[in-house]
Amino acid sequence: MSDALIKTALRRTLEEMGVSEAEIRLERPRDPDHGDWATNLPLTLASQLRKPPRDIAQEISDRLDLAEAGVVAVEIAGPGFLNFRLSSGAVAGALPQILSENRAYGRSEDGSGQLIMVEFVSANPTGPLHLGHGRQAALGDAISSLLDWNGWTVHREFYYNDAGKQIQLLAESVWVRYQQILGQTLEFPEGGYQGEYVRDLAQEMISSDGDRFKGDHSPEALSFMREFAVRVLREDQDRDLAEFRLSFDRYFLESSLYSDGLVETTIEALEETGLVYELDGASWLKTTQYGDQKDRVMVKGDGTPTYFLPDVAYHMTKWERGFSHVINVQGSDHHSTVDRVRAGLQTLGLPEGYPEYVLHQMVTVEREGKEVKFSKRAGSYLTLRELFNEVGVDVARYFFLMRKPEAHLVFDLDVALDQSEKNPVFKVQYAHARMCSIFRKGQVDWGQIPVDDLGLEGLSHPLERDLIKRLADFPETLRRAAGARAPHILCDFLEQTAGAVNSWYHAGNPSRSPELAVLAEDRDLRAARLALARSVQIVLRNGLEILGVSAPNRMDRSEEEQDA
RNA sequence: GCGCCCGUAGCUCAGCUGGAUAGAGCAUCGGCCUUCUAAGCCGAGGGUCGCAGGUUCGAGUCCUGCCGGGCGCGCCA
Repeated sequence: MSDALIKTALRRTLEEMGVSEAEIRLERPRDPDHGDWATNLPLTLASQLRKPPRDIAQEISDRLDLAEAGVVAVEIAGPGFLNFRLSSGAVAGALPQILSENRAYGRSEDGSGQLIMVEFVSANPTGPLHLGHGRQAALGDAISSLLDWNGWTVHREFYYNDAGKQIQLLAESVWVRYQQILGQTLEFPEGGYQGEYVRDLAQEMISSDGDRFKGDHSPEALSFMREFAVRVLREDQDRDLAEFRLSFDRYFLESSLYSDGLVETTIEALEETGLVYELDGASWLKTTQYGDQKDRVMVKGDGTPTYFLPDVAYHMTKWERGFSHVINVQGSDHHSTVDRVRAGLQTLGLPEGYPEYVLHQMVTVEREGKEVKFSKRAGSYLTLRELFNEVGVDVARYFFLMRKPEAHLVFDLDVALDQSEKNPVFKVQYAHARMCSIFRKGQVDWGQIPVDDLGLEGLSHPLERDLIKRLADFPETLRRAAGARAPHILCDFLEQTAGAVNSWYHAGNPSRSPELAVLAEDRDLRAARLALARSVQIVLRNGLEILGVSAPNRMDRSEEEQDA
């Protein structure tokens, strides 16, 4: 590609000039007047060479041989930028690669097959999934896909906190509802689960199993209720996740850490380090040793472990299972666990900064400018299912991804339900469907577009050059998005590209500007434009696939209305 | 009080690991239907980048201090 050729030529020139150490970066200038590629290299060399940047730029440009790269002009601009202008053929030279790589276009081998785990959602089985889980689900899945596209071997994992106090509280809550349904007057436990689903669970038990636990507060009764509730709630969550198009390679049960003795061995291992001490009847780990703000209790006065201990044990299993790269996607309300878990792991000899965290901010939903909070099913919060039942999975997923994780997300239902290009999801999908419609109208099979000899130099219109350059930037965009663990970078790219597609498409409307008709009468031009349309289709489809959003071949309003 | 995150156009947000005249969508205003989907396209207005210092050829971006908002600071998870 032309950018690689320009870089090579620059490197050669620098060698001639006796510059050995320099990082050469090419950028896409915002302003098309600044060419197709630009570099600030002369500016960065100014102090090293002790010459004015513009003089360096002049020297580089005098020596540079760019015939091969398809560069038709090199300009010195501003304080010392070098701007490169490409021929139409060199710009359009990106298309054959897109066409031939097709479904693989955008993939890289940067990860060289290394193992990486992404842990996300990890909800307690104590109720329906909420919007925070939804954001995490969309984020974790998209980050996983981005890593996969960049050559990593990705493992998606879900950690079930099915042990501990919250689960006990759930059992108590179900127990109370159970007795209430059977006519007893009882106080609800403090901090218990108040949602409608708890009553449903109790009712379900009575319907299927009778009233044999009436008035029975024995450990057996509670244990039965706990298991029943967890099983049903997990099934509910699994159903929601499946409909949200999510699948995990493994569901890791917190309870298994106890039954497999890993909590025990972790305690022993920590004690061996000499950083454990007793205070007020509890046993503490000196996590301040490794940068935590305060030491943490690992075993409570009553002899049971805090959440901290199984968490450390769990992350040890990640390491021992061969995941030297781990990303945990969590709500930022859990950020206080980051330092302590890392400190615990460092105590056991794991590297500093393990694991990596992506912490996302809260989600709020608005309708007509006002926050929507209530939920029939969960009471205090809106569930993920309620959201995607209303707006659809595509829209829900995309909206969860289009802001950077660390920014608060306002989910605007009015925009989400809009079926016009005001809705960014729709805009991108529509651009894809339009490309498909070109082939339908032109009666051309898009699977039969040739890869070579396309007469691509005919694609010389500014809108076409702009569009092709965007398509060519797709692999780099995926690299950036994966590296930053930031799917919103891809969302931005797709929206920008969709905008460029629409401009091109409408400029191609014969009634406006006949010389630009997409289905040009000139045979060569027609073939070139079809190749461009096909390339757009490939890029948008691959991009949407990474985000877990469908790329429909047509957007038919009447059909959608029938569906609804 | 301490820690993490966020303050950019009327609104929601980008800003590519310091670069050229700070961008996009929505909203507002003005053009465009003899339709390969007007579910759209083109154009315009709109900014002390929270405030104040500092670092340097250059700061929305890095450092310090304030101001405002969110989240956390349990022998809860």
